[in-house]
Amino acid sequence: MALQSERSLDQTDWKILRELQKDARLSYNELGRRVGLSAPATAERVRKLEDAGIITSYGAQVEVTKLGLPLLVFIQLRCFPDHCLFKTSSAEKFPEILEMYKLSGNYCALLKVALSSMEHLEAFTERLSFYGEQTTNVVTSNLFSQQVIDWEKPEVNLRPSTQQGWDKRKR
Amino acid sequence: MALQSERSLDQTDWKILRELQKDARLSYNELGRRVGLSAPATAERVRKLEDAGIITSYGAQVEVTKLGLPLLVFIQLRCFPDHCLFKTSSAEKFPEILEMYKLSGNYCALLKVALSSMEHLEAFTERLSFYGEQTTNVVTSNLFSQQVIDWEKPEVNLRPSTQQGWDKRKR
DNA sequence: ACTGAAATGGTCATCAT
DNA sequence: ATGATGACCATTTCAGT
Repeated sequence: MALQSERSLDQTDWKILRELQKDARLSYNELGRRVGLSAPATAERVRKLEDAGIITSYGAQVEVTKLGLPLLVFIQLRCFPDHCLFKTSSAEKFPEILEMYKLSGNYCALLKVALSSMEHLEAFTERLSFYGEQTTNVVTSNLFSQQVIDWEKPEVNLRPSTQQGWDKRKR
Repeated sequence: MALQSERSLDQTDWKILRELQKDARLSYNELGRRVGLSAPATAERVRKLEDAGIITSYGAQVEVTKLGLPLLVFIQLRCFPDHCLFKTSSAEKFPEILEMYKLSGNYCALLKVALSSMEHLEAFTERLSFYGEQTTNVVTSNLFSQQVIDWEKPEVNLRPSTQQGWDKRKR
């Protein structure tokens, strides 16, 4: 029933998305109060957003620094043709890798990696050297992360092909 | 309540962290069932993890592609000394920027940016050119993201030189 | 989408280890 | 210091409107 397939989101949907991105553990009661809906109606909206694949999951954000991983690095990887990290699907063997992207350009992959120490970094890059050439950059400060997606003109953004740019954001 | 319990995380804490990273909306009842604790005890553990700053927030994960932002790019920025993006604190004016890191190496910053179209990318890089020289790479596929922090051998990975216990503070 | 009732979950005081 | 239990209150869910 959520499949009014290409219905675009209304203001209430966007409010729900904003609130749930900021606090996924809100009760439907409180969430409904904030968006101006009753709890059952709110729950139904959220269920539709989940079914539509717009909300994919709810996750606790953890501070890796406090879990003994004070070092965050980005590694650009140019894979060797015969040992590509993707094709061997060995990424699972590296729990240090938080995110992995395939990129256009000179390097075939970008890795975001959390590490416990310089020794750990050394051991990790050594292990990774089997797969390709690396360029490593250490994060010296994290200016911000996981900004909430919350646009002012969703109806524009939902139809990228037919629009002029969109430069404004809510509030 | 213990102010000085400088203890590190036990297996139950790790189970809680794993479950909450996978589903932040679990009830304490269900979470407690999974980790083998009563609901109040589970709630107390979670509260301590929050107070210790280990769990920083709970967020709904949204699929930016379905919100009209099919283009994900990384931009390396070498700021002009006089117009550094950090010092002018103009990053707020760019809702397209999802994450921003200060990096060691040739480039002073790495931006992760979500965009609605090629035209949008063009307009964005044009606006950003005021701040510094850019190198842009488009993400062609996202191999994985936000891997759950859940080490097989926490006793190894959890001991950097400075293990941080929990500092508790009252709510 | 709202209301109201039944089921479930959260919180607190208390007790036990 | 931490966990369990039970009472009480809040929230979720489902019916009917």
